Amino acid sequence: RHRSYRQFLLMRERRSRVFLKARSYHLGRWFVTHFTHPYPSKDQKDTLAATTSMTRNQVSEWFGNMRRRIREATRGLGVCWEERVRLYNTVITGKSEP
Amino acid sequence: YLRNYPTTESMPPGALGTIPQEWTGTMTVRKKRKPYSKFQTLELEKEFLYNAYVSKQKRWELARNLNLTERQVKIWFQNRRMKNKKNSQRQAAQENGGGGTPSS
DNA sequence: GCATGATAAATGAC
DNA sequence: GTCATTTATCATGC
Repeated sequence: RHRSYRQFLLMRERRSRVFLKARSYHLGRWFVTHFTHPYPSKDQKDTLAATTSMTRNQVSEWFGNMRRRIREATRGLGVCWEERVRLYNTVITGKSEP
Repeated sequence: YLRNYPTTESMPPGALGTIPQEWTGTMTVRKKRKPYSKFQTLELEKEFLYNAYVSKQKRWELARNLNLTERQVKIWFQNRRMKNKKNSQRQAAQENGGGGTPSS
């Protein structure tokens, strides 16, 4: 019963778009304030997990996915994370840089 | 069990929250979906028929020939595999559940 | 005009 | 890399 209730809550969380958006934004803010090394330590992951109601593993997944997706999109372009983040959407949308 | 969680109030209005540039305060928009041309779709389908999984080399060639990005080719194959799977499942369900001719 | 299906694109998890 | 699911938009028929 605990498991199903937990599942229920997780599903409800997952269905809440507002929650997901705010959650990503919160993690993203951490990302951009640690451009020199956007790899949260174990403790930092726990802190982020606590403030977003995520598990540490989810936080790890999120950062892993984001770093990989940003890196792949801007492969051969940006030399640092700040530049890559800046270029990300222009690369995706195919628009030229402003 | 529900704990504190960040709210959208801390975000710029209308922000998606998941687009990297938004984190720096820059306003961005999600990429609009552009249907591919007949030629593009046909070429992709041709390659898909040959192999449902495209190699790096082929992906690069397709992207170049069809004026798409490698990312777009990758995503197209992903979506195409899902479509394929859904169709097969539907067909199988139809054969099993229907048990033969459904009408007349 | 608007329901509806098809399908790029995005996302979380593995 | 993938898959499963979701989101958003386009195209079509009514």
